[in-house]
Amino acid sequence: MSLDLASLNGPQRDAVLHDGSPLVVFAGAGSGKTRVITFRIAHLVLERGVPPRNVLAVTFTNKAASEMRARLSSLAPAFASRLRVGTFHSTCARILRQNADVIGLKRDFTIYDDQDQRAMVKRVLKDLALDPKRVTPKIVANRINRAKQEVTRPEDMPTDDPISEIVSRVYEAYEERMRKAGALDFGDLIYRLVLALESDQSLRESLSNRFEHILVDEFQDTNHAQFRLVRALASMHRNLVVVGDDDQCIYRWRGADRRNILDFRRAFPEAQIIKLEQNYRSTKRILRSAYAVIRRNKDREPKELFTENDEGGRILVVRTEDERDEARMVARAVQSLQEEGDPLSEMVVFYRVHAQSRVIEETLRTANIAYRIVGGTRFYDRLEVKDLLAYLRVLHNRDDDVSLLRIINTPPRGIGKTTIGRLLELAAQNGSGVFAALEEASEASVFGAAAKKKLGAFLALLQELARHKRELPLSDLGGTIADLTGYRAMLEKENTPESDARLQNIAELFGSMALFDEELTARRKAHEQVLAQNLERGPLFADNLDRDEAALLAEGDPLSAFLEGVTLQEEATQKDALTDRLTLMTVHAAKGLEFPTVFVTGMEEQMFPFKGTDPWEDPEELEEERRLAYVAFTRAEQRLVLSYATRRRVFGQLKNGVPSRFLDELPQDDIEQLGQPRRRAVPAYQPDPWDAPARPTPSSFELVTTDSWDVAQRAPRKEQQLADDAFEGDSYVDVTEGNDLYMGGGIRKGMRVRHARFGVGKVLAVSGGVPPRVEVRFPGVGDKNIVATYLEPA
DNA sequence: CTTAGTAGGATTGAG
DNA sequence: TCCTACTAAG
Repeated sequence: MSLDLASLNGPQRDAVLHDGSPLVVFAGAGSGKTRVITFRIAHLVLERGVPPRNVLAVTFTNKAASEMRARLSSLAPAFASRLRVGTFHSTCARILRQNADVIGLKRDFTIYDDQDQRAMVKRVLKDLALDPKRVTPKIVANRINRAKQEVTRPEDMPTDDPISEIVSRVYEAYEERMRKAGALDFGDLIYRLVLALESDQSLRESLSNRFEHILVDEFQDTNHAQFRLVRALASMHRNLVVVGDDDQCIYRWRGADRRNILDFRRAFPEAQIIKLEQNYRSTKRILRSAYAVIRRNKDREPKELFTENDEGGRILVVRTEDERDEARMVARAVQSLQEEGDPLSEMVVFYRVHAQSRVIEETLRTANIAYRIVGGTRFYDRLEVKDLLAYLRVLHNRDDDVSLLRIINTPPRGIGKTTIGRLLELAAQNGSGVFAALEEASEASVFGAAAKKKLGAFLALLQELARHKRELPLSDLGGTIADLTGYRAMLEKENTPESDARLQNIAELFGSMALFDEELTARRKAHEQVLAQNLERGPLFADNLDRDEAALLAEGDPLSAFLEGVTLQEEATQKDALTDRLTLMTVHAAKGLEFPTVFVTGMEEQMFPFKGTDPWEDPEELEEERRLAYVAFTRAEQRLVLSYATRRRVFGQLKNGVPSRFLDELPQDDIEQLGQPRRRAVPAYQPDPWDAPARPTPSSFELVTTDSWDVAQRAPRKEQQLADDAFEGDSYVDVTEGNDLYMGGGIRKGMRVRHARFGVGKVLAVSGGVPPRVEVRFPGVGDKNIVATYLEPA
């Protein structure tokens, strides 16, 4: 059982064999990144005798983790199951549970997803009697998440402006509520462990001592908290290998910080760097085109992919009339490739935003082309699935208030707003959870007889379910809950196509519970066998197994194991690999994938690079769009088709489209244009925006004066007119530094606001966007309304 | 307490 | 345009 290192190229082999210092591997698209990671791990355990349980490999997605596990079990079958391979979140959840008492957490904490978190924030806002109009739950939740990404505690939050001040108070109260509910949000999983590791030396030593080797995949997407986590876990052995590609960092908006990989040596000065630049995926033309786009980014680690693959065919750049025409073009192209014998599974259609998918879907349906969409609403986010899971979660952790409140009147059982409000008050008075308040309800004078009866019945229902939970196997529990609570009956009675789909979804949920139960039982059995064998083989072998696994299998009840998996795992077990289908997805969803034929639609200015209602230009954002385009192009193996539409409906309005600047950047020899190339009346963008001078002052913001989407060809829109009139030649307005209304909040219709030049006015309308675009009437400015994006509340 | 109606908002989305 | 999330009437 030895590894075939000869199948690796030089740098790949260097990375696999590297020893003695931290290592950064810059792994370009299609350069064999996963191969390097898995070979390295296999090498560590097979050749260097590192105990598998002392190797930690961290990924971002479950998919990446299971792929890695699969490859490891063929490379090192005997060890694979004991290797620690997992996502950041699952790895942290596991460590937090195992060390719950030391860290000061409940061992059976519940994990709240974003929706649960939002609900909790909402409740806190209510508790603190804050106007949810002024500071929306969304803003606060975002700020809390950002704080946790940066490892900032509530007491360390800034309070310099009114909004920050409110946020810091809500954050603090939120943390307290979460503690009481025995719940952690996703951010907590990383953040709490970082706090614990950094403050508790003995915990840090014992954990970092255990992880002799640590490997992190997609390191360019780590946020600050994740960086600190990895640093702490590697503090003892410093055998840290991080793999990634700064050119493929497309999650800046989610906290990803490319500096983590670019400046890795700042934290680990002794680190070595290896670059994997040979690409095994794409044709030369595709690589040249992708490079032509990415090379214009400043501030990237210099590197260029090369390949021994063929030159390949030219990249097609197709002009279409509008989004329907574009969709038809794609459908026709797909069909003709199909006629040439290409299966649909070898083609993919990318778009920048989900909204583009609808028209494409419609067209594919009329053309009778089978397709599947990747992404969109996730199984465990579905209403009915969340409802039933909430029952399970309450049974597992009665303090889980968010889940309890979700099901207290679902299906409707006559417990309405007022009753729930009183129940919450009672809980607040007692400083207890909602469940405890429920138990006391029969004694409380605030409730009328009817309310008491209904609450009592609900409590009795929960108690009955708790009994079933103890007695029934997991496989039967779901169905029982759906029946006893009347949930199934509710859906059956509804009897609409939607309710049918919901019934199907809950059936699927029960199926996955049964499957989970089965697998757990099988694993337990297998584990017991190993245990018995090892005992027979003598004391030397008694310890030869994974203690964590052992603990989980011995003590964990199936329900808690299931719930953990569910919250941390997006996809349910649903696969229909049987029909050959065309794949549709956003470019973001495409990272890590490859297809022989790739269509990238919507290659227009404003679409790709995307530009929302945001009035200002952030050069960082353009760079991220460039990386996104780079990711899209480098998915293609053989054929790349780029299309743009000269007109497109956006939010119901027809807009004229200008070909994306990315198209202009492609090497002319490598592309072939189809359709009339459009004569451009107005240069719609800076020819060289990356060289454009910086904005006048960093703290100034542009007013929404123009809709730069093809200004010349349309009569100015109303608001544009207004703004033009009001400002002639004065397109900037200064804003107090640090006045952070930007996350969208603050300004609402009817509010009084102050403008640096026009004084105090009243908000007449707020139309979307971040920051929001507002129309204001200033008494001092005559009859005109002013459209602006940045104002101080008066 | 449910249902219909409407205002408001609108990238990208792992765990 | 289309979807969600809250408010007023059944």
